[in-house]
Amino acid sequence: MATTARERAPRQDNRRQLLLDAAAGLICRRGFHGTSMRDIGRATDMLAGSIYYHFPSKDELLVAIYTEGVRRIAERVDGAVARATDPMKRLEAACVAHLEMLLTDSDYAQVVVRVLPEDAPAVSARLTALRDDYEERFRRLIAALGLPRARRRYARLTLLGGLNGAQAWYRPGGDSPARIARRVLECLREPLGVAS
Amino acid sequence: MATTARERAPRQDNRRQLLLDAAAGLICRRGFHGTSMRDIGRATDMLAGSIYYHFPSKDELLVAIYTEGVRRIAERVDGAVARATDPMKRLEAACVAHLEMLLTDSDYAQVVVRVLPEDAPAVSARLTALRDDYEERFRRLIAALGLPRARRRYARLTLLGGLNGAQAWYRPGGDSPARIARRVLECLREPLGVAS
DNA sequence: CTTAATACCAAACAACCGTTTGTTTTCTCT
DNA sequence: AGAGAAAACAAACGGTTGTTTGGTATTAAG
Repeated sequence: MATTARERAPRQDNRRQLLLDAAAGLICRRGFHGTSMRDIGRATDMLAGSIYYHFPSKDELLVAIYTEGVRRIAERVDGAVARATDPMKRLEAACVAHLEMLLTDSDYAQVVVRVLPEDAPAVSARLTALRDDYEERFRRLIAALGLPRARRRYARLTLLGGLNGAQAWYRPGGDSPARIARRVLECLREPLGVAS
Repeated sequence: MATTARERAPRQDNRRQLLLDAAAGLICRRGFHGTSMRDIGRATDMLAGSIYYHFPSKDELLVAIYTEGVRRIAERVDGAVARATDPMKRLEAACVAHLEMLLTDSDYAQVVVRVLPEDAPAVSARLTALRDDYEERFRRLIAALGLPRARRRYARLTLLGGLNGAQAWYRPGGDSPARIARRVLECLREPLGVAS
């Protein structure tokens, strides 16, 4: 039946992507509540109301950014991990990829770490699920190290806490994200309290 | 000169402290932008406008909470540290005190960690200075461990990142704050990657 | 008892919020 | 070229925001 319900192709200059980019850029710097729909409109030469053609609400826009953020950082981390076989090398590759995305390469990834799910109560459960999905990778990478079960959980939480904490103090002039990642991981590998 | 400029004693039932407590409680749970002056008013049985008798602006109210938060957590940490002499025991005491305040004992301390200085641009420099003031304690505690200079900085940042990250996942039912603190610190003491 | 500062209330302010509505332009497909 | 969907505009909606203003009990000091 060629007669029924043919889909019409969307236009070429679709601005949905531009919208997402601009929103991610603003939200990762000023926070979710610190960014208004009119701010996003101004950054894309649109009116605030026009955004609602692409997204049903501000909360759903955030979900879209979160989803894309997790997709991008996960893709990069997976690619980096696949290039190594030694469990520790794989974890290191993951840390480097994670922090490069988080500090310089992706506003989307920054949103995922900076914006707390509680900031959008109506969709907080979905945001949390997306986060968990991503962190699962680190759970597996750490499990492969062969640590005793009891230590794995805290190793993961401390590592991710240490890495993500860099978002608060990182400034472009100093150590590179890759170097920071390796140094944080080093903190968990070289025992504290031993002089030299 | 008893004639000039005698100070008048403030009234007894001063509600400034009640105001600070309520605001800290709300802001630590819903964030700075997520808490309105009317929310704070409702929690203290005042009108929003009345708050301006005690604080000149919402931003200055945040500064007051931050200041009090740093004062309280610093006091507790200093007290705990003073009871030990071994450098590592002193650091452990600091971590435990820090996390107890952050997770259960002080809404003020929670505000200091949760609310980013950028959330209130007009006073962000002062908020950052207050944070730095506090973290200086950890710089000194770690310096006393006798680590090589190059490693001290990242040891501090990783430790604080790991501890503060607990705010995102801590739930009252599980491990106690003190236990979490010791386990995070343990991650930096027992080398990763060694099986058993 | 008067005076004056304290500590609030009541009401409004202008600006901004996320969102909706009706209309118009722009593009794709036939 | 014409039809119709896609994607935008223009304008407003009701509500909330931080803040200001003017008035008013309360209370301590002279």
